Amino acid sequence: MVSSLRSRRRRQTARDIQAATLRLARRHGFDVVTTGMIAAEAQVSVRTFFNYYANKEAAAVGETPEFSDEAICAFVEGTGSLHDDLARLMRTHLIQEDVNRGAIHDMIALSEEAPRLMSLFEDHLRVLRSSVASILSHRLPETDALTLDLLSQIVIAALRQAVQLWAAQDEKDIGTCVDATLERLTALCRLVCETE
Amino acid sequence: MVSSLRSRRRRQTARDIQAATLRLARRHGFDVVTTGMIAAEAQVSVRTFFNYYANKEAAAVGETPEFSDEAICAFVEGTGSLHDDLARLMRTHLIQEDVNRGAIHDMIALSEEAPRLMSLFEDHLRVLRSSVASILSHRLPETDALTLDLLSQIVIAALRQAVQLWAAQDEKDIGTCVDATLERLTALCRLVCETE
DNA sequence: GCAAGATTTGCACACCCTGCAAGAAAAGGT
DNA sequence: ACCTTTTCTTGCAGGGTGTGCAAATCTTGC
Repeated sequence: MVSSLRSRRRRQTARDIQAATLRLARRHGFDVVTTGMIAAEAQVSVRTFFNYYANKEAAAVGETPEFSDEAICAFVEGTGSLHDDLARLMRTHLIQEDVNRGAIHDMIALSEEAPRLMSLFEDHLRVLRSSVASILSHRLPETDALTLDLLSQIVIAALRQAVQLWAAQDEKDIGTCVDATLERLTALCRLVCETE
Repeated sequence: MVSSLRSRRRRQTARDIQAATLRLARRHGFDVVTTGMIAAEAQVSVRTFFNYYANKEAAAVGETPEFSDEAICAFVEGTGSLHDDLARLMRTHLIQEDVNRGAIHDMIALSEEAPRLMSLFEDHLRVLRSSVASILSHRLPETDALTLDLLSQIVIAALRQAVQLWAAQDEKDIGTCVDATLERLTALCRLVCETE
């Protein structure tokens, strides 16, 4: 077996450190918190903290959840409309247990105070973007690379908006957020086409 | 007079430090370079370095060029198609002397080695995005905020692609890059509309 | 059990970044 | 030209950051 206990512990420690970071940041303010405080709160040594995250910003943002292999296959081999299959891809991604609504909510709230956090959140989205670009090139093999690059950015823009709405807890259901955002996106495309 | 000599010197020093940073990074690799090395190369003290930039990444990326007031007015009050007016906005922005093609080229090249640089470049684009969102809300007063948010992200995506193409020196003219990218964008919108 | 490999930890050390205060330089008024 | 105000530069002190290394501890596969 490929180290079940070990990998579970690793992920748990990563989550513990992230939770400790967000807890301290909520309590004292992000800038005041030091790696030493986080390590103490998470009950690990400072050195271990740095084995998990490169810095406290990364600890606040947490690990990057990637698309699952199943979700990718479902999209690439999907037969529905682009709109519907994208909606399904986003939904299945955001339902993953790795995507922690509370943590995202705290992180976005903190990023008002510490813009560096937003940068790291964007880094996560950039990782997802390269996934999306690769997936799209399989789904739309006829399309040239630069157009796919633009499309992948647009898809990630929609994902970002859906996540932000969802994390803000204005909408309880992630599916609703995804659908509403994609609806806005298609309306926008219609607008652009009409005004041309 | 509002300190002409002083502000010119300030901008010159900022540029000197950026140039020193990029020169050293090209020569030795970005990670190896320290703020002390940069300060020595730019012939200022380390403390002065930190008066200009928060860290070496920021020094490599340089200061954020914003849209000029004239360009903003021209767009808001523009009477042409959205496409054409956007193209003009991007062109006049990228023609500014603050936007240094060589520096952008070096910075993007270095960001292969140091992903943190790309984050800061994205930060610049995020600043521009909030400008774009505000400008668009004047141009399209009927549109709701979330749709404008999406649109501003799409506009910035196009700007990013145009800048990257231009900085890569595959295309000599920034206008050509902007036009080609916007053309791809409208084609994409048509594609989305048709497949719905 | 036991050997191989992974994880935690302390320690040392260089680097990062900031507050402070003194001194140099420029701006503006007289 | 002189003086005042404002801005910029610099050194220094000091705490926070992040990494290499090696020893100790724990898991895993056999």
